[in-house]
Amino acid sequence: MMRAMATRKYEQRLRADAAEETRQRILDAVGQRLRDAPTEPVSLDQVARLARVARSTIYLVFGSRSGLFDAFADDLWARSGLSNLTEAVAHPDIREQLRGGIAAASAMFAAERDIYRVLFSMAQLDPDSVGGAVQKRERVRARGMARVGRRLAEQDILRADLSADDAADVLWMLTSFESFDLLYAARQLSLDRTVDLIVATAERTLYR
Amino acid sequence: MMRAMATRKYEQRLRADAAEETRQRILDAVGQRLRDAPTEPVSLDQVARLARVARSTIYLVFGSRSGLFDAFADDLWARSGLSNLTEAVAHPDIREQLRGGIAAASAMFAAERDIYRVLFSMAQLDPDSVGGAVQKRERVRARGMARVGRRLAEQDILRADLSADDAADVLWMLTSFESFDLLYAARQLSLDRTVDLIVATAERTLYR
DNA sequence: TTTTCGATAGACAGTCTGTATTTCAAGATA
DNA sequence: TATCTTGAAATACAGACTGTCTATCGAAAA
Repeated sequence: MMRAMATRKYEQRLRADAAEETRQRILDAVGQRLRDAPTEPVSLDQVARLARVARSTIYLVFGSRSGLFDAFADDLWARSGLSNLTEAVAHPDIREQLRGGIAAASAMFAAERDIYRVLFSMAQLDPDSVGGAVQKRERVRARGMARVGRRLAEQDILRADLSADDAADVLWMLTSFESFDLLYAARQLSLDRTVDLIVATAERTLYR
Repeated sequence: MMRAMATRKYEQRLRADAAEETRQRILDAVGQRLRDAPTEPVSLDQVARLARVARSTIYLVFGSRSGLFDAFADDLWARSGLSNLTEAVAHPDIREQLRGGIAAASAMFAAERDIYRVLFSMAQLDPDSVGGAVQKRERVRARGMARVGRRLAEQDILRADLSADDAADVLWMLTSFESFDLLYAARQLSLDRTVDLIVATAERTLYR
């Protein structure tokens, strides 16, 4: 019974707002669930109950489980101080840029350590399970480290026996969440101490 | 109908051998499965089929899923060059010990990178899921790094502004599987290059 | 009043895990 | 040879979770 009906235009201000709020409530529920028991697998049923939403709504809004985690990771990054990081990286002095970048990233990780831990581990185990959000961020980081390496070489800060690529490799390792976590969580160092050690390691290894 | 029956003694040579072989076949199946598709979750059903064994047999032999992975991790470590590592660490010169240890561990990781990746990620996500084998190994590593840090301090190799504990922290970070993997897998460096970079980073950061 | 659409509710097939329980078959013993 | 022992198979079952789909509600927009 197809009928050619002139479809009305819909502005849907209030409804779109409500939808956005639902979406955010689900993302918050994921965070809450992850914070409560980082070590236990997250079931969409739990998330739905926490967000006071039907499980089917999650599929409706995010399409899939991985879509949900993808959106969650993006949201987390945006909220937890991505701006601090980009600000730090804007510093004119490349040495300060490196120091500040490591400090900003570490503070960001520290604020939600358990959650980042889960996200990165999930991404390692199965990249698709977080939908690519982690890889996307890591690609940005890779470009950033290449840039820093180049700058250090250009400005003759780098040791003579190191190329810009070498520097990028070392920085890639040292500025990872993993390096942060090995000191901050596994070794229980304070945030400041963690940052100091990573920065010191980078500078002594790379600077002439 | 309890009957006090004199229980016979059983030598069971052949049968015990067969059991040991079954056990090993299951462990091999885990490895094979992991190598085939490191990114997909491992179901005991798949493992059982690969080992040509009933799924219930896995529970019979290993008690639980985590018991299986625990045994697998132990077995893997024992096979994949743990001896090389302990040999390297026996060198009289502490500097050679560090170099050799990093080289041996890296070679070990490289030989079965995908499997170690899964094991470490699983352990991060939920320590119980691998039954403690990873933690056990990591505790050994922690003691090792503390020892190296102490030696370096005693022999006055360490920079003046670093304590033995500081050195242990840095070494903990640099000798981790994660550091290895960030260079070897993520950055696609060769094994030699990976070892060189890690060793160089350690020496430049720690040595006076 | 009538559309439209975000969200609910429920059902369903499929995959996994753990835990029994029963039975088989072959090695060990007398 | 007859009998005991035990590793392993076979099977069943409850419970958790995923992804998909369909029917329906209810409130905002026209």
